[in-house]
Amino acid sequence: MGKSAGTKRNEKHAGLLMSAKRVFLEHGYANTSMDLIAEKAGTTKRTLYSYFQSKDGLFGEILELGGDLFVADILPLDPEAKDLQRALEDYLARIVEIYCWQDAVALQRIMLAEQSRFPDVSRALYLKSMGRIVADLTGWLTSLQKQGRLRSMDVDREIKNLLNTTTAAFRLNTLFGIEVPVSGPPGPTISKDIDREPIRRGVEAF
Amino acid sequence: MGKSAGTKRNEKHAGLLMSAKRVFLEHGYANTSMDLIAEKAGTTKRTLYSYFQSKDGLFGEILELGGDLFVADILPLDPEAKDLQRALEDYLARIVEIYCWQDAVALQRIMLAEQSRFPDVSRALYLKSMGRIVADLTGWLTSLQKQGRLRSMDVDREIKNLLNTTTAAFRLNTLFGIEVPVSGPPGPTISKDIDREPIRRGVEAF
DNA sequence: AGTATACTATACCGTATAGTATACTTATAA
DNA sequence: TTATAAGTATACTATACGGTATAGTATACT
Repeated sequence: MGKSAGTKRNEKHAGLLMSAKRVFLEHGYANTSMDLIAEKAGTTKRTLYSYFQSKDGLFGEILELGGDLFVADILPLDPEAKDLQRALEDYLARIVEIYCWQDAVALQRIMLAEQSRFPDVSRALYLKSMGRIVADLTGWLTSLQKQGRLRSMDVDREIKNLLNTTTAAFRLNTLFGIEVPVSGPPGPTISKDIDREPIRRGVEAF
Repeated sequence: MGKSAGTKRNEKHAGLLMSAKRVFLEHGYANTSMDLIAEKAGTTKRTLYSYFQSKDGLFGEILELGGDLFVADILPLDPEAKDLQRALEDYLARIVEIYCWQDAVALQRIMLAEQSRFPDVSRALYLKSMGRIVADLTGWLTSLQKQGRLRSMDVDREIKNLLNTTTAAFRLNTLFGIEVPVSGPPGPTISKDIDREPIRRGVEAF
């Protein structure tokens, strides 16, 4: 018994998306032709156009899907953690690591490049990941405050400052191709390659 | 008596460069045609090709020239300044302001976008501006140390940390089109629009 | 078997664009 | 004045690409 037509189509759709994503991230928008995508996907342009309305449409789907790349692999913050500094440091190191993954860097670059073509998507994706992080931290910190384990503070302001002082520099450097600490594909473990010193520093000052 | 043929040609060369730069920064590499550049420069494509070998060559010249955009407008640090914190704060605010100028943002975006086409230029330009800033600060701080006005410290390390905690977040946000504090063209004065709080914070912690 | 659906292969259309060729015009300078 | 160099206008070549059309093939359900 085969799968229903719907799932089969969805699977192929997802497969084409993944394949196209690789090509786009590698070559950029303008230097990626529909012919090339079709070839790399082992299919033909005609079939491609039966799954996607246009090049812009295909690219848009990839961008939207890209948002999950950032938020899906964030590790949770434990409100019962004993070593609070360490927990926060781990969380931030993971964020940095995710932002430094090759695909994430390529996606951010291409987003910046095609910002004029897809003005909303770029901002939306940026705010999506940032919103998730801020929500995580807000929840964690307020929970700690309720437990009486954290001094009172302007949580929102402090979170913003913490992120700016710990993660922004890493992200900027990797975008420009300087000191990419993590070059491999997404993996489940926290890499030892990231220099945690600036993160620790920011956490301590926090 | 006219100018010598050499200078005249150099002037036209520079003029064409400036004109082409505006078009590239506005439309990006792929969406800028040589016809459009020629039209905007008030000349013809044939003349354009007598000054530049190819589109890539023209674009490369613009990128290399772009490095000066960053370093030319940096304001000096006064080793005799009375209020050291204020002097440092002013210096950093100026850096941030420069990086947030429209042209600078557009240039950084296009550099990131065409990183695959010009792999060296992006890194080189990034390091050029960064090197100038680090040199400025190193000179200033060591001068202060000689005057006995500054505690001893690992200057290099502290500079890196200072820049990371004060300027990186501004640059990242402006690249993504979030909270652009300065939108006007390059001007001689420090804009009041930049939120100096994070800079002041970093300077104070320094 | 038969029918519908999806896929392949390939050709094609219109348009855009990098770069060239050619003929004509203008400015410079001996 | 006139010769040389540079610039203009415009057409042209070659190519690439987005998107479509068509004709034939494989697969799956009835």
